[in-house]
Amino acid sequence: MFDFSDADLRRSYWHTSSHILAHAVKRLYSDVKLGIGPAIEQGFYYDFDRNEPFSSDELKDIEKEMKKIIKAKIPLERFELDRDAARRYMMEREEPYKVELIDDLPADAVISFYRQDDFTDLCSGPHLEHTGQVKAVKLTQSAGAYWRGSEKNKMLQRIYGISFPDKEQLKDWLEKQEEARRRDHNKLGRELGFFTTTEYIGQGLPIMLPKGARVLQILQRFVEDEEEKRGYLLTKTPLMAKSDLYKISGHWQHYRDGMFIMGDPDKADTEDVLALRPMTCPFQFQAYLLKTRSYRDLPIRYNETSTLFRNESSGEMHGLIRLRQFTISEGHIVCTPDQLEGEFRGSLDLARFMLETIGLHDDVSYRFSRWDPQNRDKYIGDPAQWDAAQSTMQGILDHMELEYTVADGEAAFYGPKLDIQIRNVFGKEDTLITVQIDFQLADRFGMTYTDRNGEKQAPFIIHRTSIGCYERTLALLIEKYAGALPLWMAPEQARILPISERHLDAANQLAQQLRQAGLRVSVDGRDEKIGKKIREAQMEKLQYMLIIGDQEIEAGTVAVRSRRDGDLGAVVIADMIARLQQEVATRQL
RNA sequence: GCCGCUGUGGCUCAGAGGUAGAGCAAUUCACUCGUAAUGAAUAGGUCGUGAGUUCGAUUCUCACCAGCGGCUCCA
Repeated sequence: MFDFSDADLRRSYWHTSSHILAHAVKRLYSDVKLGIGPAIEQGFYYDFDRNEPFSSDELKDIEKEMKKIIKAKIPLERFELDRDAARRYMMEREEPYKVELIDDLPADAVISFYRQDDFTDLCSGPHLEHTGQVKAVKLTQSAGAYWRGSEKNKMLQRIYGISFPDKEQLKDWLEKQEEARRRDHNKLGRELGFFTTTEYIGQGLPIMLPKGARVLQILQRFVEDEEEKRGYLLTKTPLMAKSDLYKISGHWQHYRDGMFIMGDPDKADTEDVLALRPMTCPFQFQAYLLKTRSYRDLPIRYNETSTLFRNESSGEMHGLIRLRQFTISEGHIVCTPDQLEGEFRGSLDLARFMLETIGLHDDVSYRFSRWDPQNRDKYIGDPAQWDAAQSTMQGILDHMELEYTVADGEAAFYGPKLDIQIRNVFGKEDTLITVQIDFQLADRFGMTYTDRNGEKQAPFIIHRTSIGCYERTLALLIEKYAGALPLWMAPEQARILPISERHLDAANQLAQQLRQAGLRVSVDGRDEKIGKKIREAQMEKLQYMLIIGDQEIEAGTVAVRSRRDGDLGAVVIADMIARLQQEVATRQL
């Protein structure tokens, strides 16, 4: 039996599964060319060069063929060839992509192959002993994918699959996928009325409905208040600017494809061309530049609830995760070199506090995003500056006992980042929060401060967000809580349910009382049975239902029902108000 | 932007080359109800948009728009 909790074993299990997939495809469609077929976090895939995409019927046929290969318990044999022999071997088999891979292997690489019956693949392994060890297998989808991940290359046909040592585990996995679909913010968020989209407005441009807009307001107030406590100065800067601004910042050269430009960008040198802002940094820098600054003024911490516009390409938008217009808790700290580490820690501490308060901190991971020296065009500045900034950041991180991964090529165009990553309900990772060190834009904008010797110095700048992009954060919250947001964030905190129409007046009075106490409540005054009102409130993920009928009016109480714990019995109104207020004030999760 | 799938009343979904149905929701009426769906009646759709094929298209073809899953890119 297999210990599937062992990541290495899982990897070879899925890797062998991908060989079985390729074997089956080769048997059924001998003219396809092999790409690559690795194990991934959840399962495996294999890329094939074929003119036609694989239809879902074809996937079923392939799955059947895989089962035959599994049943035959074919052993996997490893063998090695030297470079020339390996190359000839794949040339003879007419596998141009494999030849390309062999050519790109480092000079000292051991070139190994795995053979199962008439199918052989270039592969470093390791693998299972024989194909019969793969038990339950399912092909989940087919999709296009560029060869070697570059859009300049041909698009191959990728088949994704999953496999397990027994059918039960496969069934469990499929059920978990089903549960994930139910929590998917893009479905649940629409169903619950947090947001919608319409084709008249366009892709990536959601309408925040009253419930969603309320949550964003709650979060925004929370963030702005907390930042004020931490010494931030709130700005409100324009949503657009002339190209002149972006030319200084480098956006015009390095970010133009991501910007909405009004007018003809080619005329930007001779006339005013405005563009919507993709970032707030250059705008807040203008505020800094208003007057000469002393080291005594620093650090200056600007924050802004900032609407941004990025022209994402059409296939990129997704729910509230990837948008063309979004709102970010964006801020920039201008500081002296010796303040840098403290300010960096402060930014991270704020982000961590936000994540803990909304209950997402246990779900995030940290990523140190560096530049890609092979791709200089993407960045401003020279290698020496990048090395300096990255080692500065490295040094700070090393002092912090922070667990993080390193990702080369993920830096911003102006500097390295510490990204706080989170996975959505389907396991797909996105950046929720980012803290960046920028050593270039201050210079470009001529931002300086006067040091104690009266000399002009270049400050450091930290670009940071505290709670991230509000829409994206809301998406993650909806998924985390399956739509039932903790009371302090809930758009509707309690719903009052009168037993019958003659209790409506008392219900409205109670609602007034609760609103006076600062609680967000509504009354379900419809002429429906109590069971139905409860059912609907329950499905709308209301945390509290307050039921009021003859007994309660008589006694000055409400019958409380909690979404999670069911009927809690009668509670004196004043006590209930205090209890709700307490739960909100402590931001209980 | 690229590859694929999808698009029928507010929602979930049937259906078929001869201009459409079900359940829930809505509205009205009756019931005045005690912890997850009261009953009856009524109304509601140029079948995403545009063009083409056809005697005729919502059904076939193409383009576009939007949603979804990937790839590339990214908060």
